[in-house]
Amino acid sequence: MPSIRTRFAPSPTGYLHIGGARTALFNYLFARHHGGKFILRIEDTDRERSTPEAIAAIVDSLKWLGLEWDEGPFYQTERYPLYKEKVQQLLAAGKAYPCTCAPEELDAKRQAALKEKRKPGYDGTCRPKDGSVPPLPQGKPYTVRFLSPKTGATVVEDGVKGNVVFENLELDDLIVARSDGSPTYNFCVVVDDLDMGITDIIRGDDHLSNTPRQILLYQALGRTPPRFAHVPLILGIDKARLSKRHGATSVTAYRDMGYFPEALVNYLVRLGWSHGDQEIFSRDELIEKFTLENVGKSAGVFNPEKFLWLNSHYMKNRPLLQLADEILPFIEAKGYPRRNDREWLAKMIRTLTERAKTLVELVEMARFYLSDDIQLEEKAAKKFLTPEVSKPLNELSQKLAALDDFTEPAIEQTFTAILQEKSWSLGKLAQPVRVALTGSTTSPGIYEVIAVLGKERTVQRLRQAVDRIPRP
RNA sequence: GGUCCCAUCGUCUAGCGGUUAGGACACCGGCCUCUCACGUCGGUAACACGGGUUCGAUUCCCGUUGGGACCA
Repeated sequence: MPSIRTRFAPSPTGYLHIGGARTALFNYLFARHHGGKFILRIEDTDRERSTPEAIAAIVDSLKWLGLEWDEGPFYQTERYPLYKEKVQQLLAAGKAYPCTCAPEELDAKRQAALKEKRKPGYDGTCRPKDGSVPPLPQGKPYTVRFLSPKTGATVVEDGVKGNVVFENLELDDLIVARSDGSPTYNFCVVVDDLDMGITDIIRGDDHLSNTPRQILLYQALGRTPPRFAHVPLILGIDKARLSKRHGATSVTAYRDMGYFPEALVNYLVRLGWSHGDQEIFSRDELIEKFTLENVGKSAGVFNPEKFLWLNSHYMKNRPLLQLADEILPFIEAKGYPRRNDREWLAKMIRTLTERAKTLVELVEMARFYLSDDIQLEEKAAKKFLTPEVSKPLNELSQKLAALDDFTEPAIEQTFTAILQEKSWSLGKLAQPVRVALTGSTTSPGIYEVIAVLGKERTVQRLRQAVDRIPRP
């Protein structure tokens, strides 16, 4: 058995959609699972809509997700000679024929058919009879049509959907090359997949109805079709195909929102595939466990909450120094002063990873660490910065200022001493301190906040807070 | 409109003839607690409908309904 070859073949007309990302992922995992090759092919024959920016975005997204391809990227626009050759081959073999019907004629016929509620398919005006090979029209524009069989049925033996039967009568003679000689989508796909030795085509089930035509083309070219597997689409909350109006759909958008590639991969793979009750998968586990048999048949709704949960899981388990590096662009985006101290950033991040679910959120929560321009929330200040706490806060700031060993245990001891003296519960002092240091009533544990802020900044903020407490 | 696909908690799903229908997210409550989280314990919640097949259907078959895709 030849080794497995799969491919991902996006059209570069926009950013990589998460549906496309999942298709790429399935192809990647399938190839890796079988020790085969994963190939990237850019289907850029639509020159009007294909852009270099889109190609770059797709390539970047795949790399960011860690879906490294083994061959390519190949570009269809560089392969026109091959398509032309194959069109000639079909023509010569009488498997395709020239069609001189004018587009306006065809359109009129289509309209008429629709009006009479008949099928709008090609009526076969130029279709040769009895297996003859008609000559090419001279000096007249023509398209090349595939001579599709009118009897029998074509069955797609699909790895996900099972056997799907199409009556050949339903399939009309599709155009293989336009009048300017350019090949059409369904034809290029077949020629390329053949030429690249693709053994397994895994793609969205929006391509299922194209598949019988493609199988017929494989046969006309004298070749055995590859195996097919059509995976269900990803839907939005309203069960319609996921699109921009459902919110962010591009891989880059999620990257910029502070999601991790591992989380996106994990989320996407579980949308349509499962392995018992397991929710969290490492890359190696996915490669080991991924099979088409466990891909579901029904479309799934993209659920942002679950994705967020997965992201928070990866946040909690991520090496702190790695996070310290990854967070830099997000800090910059917020306009905070640049921090180059990785160790300090790591300490700061440690206090936030179990609270923030994305990198963006983490930076938002880190505001009081990253900037000294802290605004005290009005309500919080009013409630907690009262004359009653003025003296204890002062005492705390003095004791902390005198502390040599500025660590969490030492800071805790400092608190305890003051609390015992006044017979206060921790909350009574912690909340005012929290407001003084962070401006808000919610934050990481107060000792960690102090330890991360450091002596100087802590003492300064405590003093500022005491100063704004109204005199009784 | 034609062809094709699909159907288990709100959502992702397990289930591959006999289960108290399991897990996860979300939601609700308890515990933990310096706040917020995390964690932990518990709870609400599903086999679309109708026919068959079978001793027995969530599971197999056929319809209906609903959703989706493709073609125009």
